[in-house]
Amino acid sequence: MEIPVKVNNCKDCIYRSWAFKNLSEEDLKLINNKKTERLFRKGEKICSENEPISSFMYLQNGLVKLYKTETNDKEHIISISRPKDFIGLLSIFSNKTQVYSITAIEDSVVCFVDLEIIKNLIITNGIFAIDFFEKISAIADSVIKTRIDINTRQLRGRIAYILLLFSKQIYNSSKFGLPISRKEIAELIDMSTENVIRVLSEFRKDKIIQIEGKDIEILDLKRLEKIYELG
Amino acid sequence: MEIPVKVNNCKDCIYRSWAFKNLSEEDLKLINNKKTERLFRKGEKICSENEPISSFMYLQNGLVKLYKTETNDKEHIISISRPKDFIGLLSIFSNKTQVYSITAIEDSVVCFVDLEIIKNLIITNGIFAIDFFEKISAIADSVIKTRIDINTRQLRGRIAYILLLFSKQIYNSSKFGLPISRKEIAELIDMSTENVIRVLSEFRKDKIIQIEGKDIEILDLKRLEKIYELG
DNA sequence: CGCGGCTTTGATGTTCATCAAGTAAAGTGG
DNA sequence: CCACTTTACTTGATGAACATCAAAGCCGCG
Repeated sequence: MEIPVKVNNCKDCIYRSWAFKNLSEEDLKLINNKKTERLFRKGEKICSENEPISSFMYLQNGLVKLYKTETNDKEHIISISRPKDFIGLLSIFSNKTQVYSITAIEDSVVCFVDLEIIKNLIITNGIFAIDFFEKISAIADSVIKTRIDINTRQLRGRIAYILLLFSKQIYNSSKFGLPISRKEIAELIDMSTENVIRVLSEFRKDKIIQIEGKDIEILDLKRLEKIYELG
Repeated sequence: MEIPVKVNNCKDCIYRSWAFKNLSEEDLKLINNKKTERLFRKGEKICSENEPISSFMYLQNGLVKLYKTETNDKEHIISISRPKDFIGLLSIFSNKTQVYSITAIEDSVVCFVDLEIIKNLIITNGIFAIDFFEKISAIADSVIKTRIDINTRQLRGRIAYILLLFSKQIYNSSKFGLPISRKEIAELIDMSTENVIRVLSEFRKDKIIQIEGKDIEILDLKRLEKIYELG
């Protein structure tokens, strides 16, 4: 498996498109000195609930899940973050400790930037502050929207949602390998594992999708979209 | 009914505790010149989905609901905002238009501050930027937390949640008048109106609460909290 | 090879929305 | 102010949607 490239200078970082686009060379150097990049293998835990927050975490590459552990050692997945997402939602401003746990669901490279540097940049560089908030607001907004989207639908609509999510927003292809297990899908869209499987099988029988283990191909996009829309 | 007092100078605003605490006299004057306060009667609409965002809205007094209108003219309530809340979530940064509609569920005073002024303050006053983001992050974080709280519980737990919310977080009393209808409760916690009523009646029969129309008294807090915890 | 976790299907029961029908309360126009 | 209409509230009955339980096949891994 290909190991994502380690970038050594923020200035040349191909993932910089983000909120960091308007930073001066000087500011970038500041960040560069206080950042660490790290590769996390699929399944590796990136951070845990309740541990102190000291870094801003930026996902360069890969795919991670944000989740909470319930009392009865069940997990509840809040969202899946994609490259160029700031992973960790808004907790960095409103909390001293992590609210969610984060685990890589594909090999991922996370860039950790010292939180104080970011806060200082917000204070000293107003344009950055605005760029930055636009971006993290959009992420939080989309999490809220998604949660509502999921919870106002019934099972078939939820499965359609998740298939469309992976196909359109993450892999840009009608054919892709599911990065998460059926159980994790269940934890993400609030249903039982058995019913995830049942609905997937149903879609297969109806020739809407083709399944082979984790490999999925969407055969009838129109119908899938209709199921999603109707809920 | 008492009409909330109109404040004419931000400097003396008793609701200023918020993110505005660290503003200089000068900055406050800036805001003061570009703000409007308005009283909304119970039931009055404050803003609608899709209308352009031009103001930052701060709730001085009262209680408002944030909701989305579904295609089938059903409403889905996202959250209830209390005094000192910034009402409108994060859309001001990530959207050009309102994502949610907002309606007063009690007589409410909303302070509208020109959005450009706020953005300018963020750019020019770093400390304010941090204060401001801490606050709005906390609000968005809590909306996310609440949505999960609600959706991982079943009906009895959801009703317990909403009763505890009103009692502890809004009215600070075991006795209070529900500001919203049974139907609205249903729209807020994703269940049918009939079942809201059924569960409330059940709680009444079990002597956990006392109901008289919209007036509710919590008789057995311990038991209610247990129902909430168990889901 | 055998163990545990993931996947799958069927059977069963619970939770919940929906339908129906009636009462109470709150607006509304004459 | 009263008849009228509409909206909110309430209860019971029914069925649909869904979780849970049970059992068996599959796969990777030590």
